Amino acid sequence: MKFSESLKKNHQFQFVYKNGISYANRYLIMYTKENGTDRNRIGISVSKKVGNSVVRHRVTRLVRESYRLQEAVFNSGLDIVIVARPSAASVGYKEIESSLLHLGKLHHIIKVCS
RNA sequence: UAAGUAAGACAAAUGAUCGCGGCCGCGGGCCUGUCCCGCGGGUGAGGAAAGUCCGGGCUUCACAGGGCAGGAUGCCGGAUAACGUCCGGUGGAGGUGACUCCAAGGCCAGUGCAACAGAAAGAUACCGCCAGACAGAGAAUCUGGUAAGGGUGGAAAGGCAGCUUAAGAGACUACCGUCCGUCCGGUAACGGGCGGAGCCAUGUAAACCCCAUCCGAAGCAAGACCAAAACGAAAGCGACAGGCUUGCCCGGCCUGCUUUCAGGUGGGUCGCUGGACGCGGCUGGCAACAGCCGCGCUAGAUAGAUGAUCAUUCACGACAUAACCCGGCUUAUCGUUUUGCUUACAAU
Repeated sequence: MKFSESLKKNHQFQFVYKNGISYANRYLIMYTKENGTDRNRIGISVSKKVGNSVVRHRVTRLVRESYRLQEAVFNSGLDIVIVARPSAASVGYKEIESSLLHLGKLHHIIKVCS
């Protein structure tokens, strides 16, 4: 991804959980925290409650693809953690993408289009 | 044609755009690293990748030899690196059949358990039958004989028929079964023949146990290497910086800098995929499998790569995502399809 890297270590996730702010909707939960750089770092978490390995991989890919295609509209300099909820297992790409943009608006991190 | 049975094969397809992990090539960048960026090519999950139930390779540790404990397996022969797997047999069970299924050693080594029912469960007479006390006969009572019949039970002491008998009973006889001996066939499990014993005694070993065979432990987060840091050791360096030891000097100690060694955290590299490999053919073998020849190279990530959108077609897409690698087992699964065989029906 052009403007972003991924969160890798558990302590990075824990830092965002403790210090960030969160909003949730039906399918996803989003935590954000400014990281002091000019790039975004994104982490996706899908627990075993969501489903088996195949389902978890599919949800992860849908969230990553949604973010990749909508990357340009997000503000920079943020650590973002997206947690999938169990209801996300049964929906398609369109629902995940609209859900992601909805959470972005709640966080006020969507760039205002001129 | 229908139903069945056995052994396999496949696991939606095609195109376009965007995107991701390895690999190769080219170009560019600078901090010249086997780094970063771009472009192109090629490649990228399964039949079970799953459960982690067995077995082996590999790695580290341990190890003179033997025994005990513990665990696993359990008809016979073979295959194999090995197995609890596979193949071929034997015995038993099911099916008209093709075929399928089987924890299939030992309760005369010892110990334990067997509810309820039933008269009685290592023994037994409740009903019944018969004889006697018993008389002309019957009933009742008592004594004795009896396991043919009844009833209970998973199981009642070989089965069935006959002979005998007061009534009965392997007490006796034939056949079948069992056990023992012997002969023949078979590598063996076992099968068959002949002769003998009237058959002294339940079930359970997926109860403890006995017998035979096998088993060192932990696992790729194994392990090997490179190495910031922190904590250390040694040597050297100012004609001598600071502090302590004294009032001063020498000497000693601590701090400083450099080098070497040790150390092994953050991190990195390897292990990491060419292998008991796949496909085809020939040879040996009933087969599992083995040998030889030819061709092929087919993921290697490290928070973890296969997705999204659009279009077309159809049977409208199940179960399920490698994580060191193999051989099996078990379980899940929308469906499509091939071949052999069996039974029934029809036609010739």
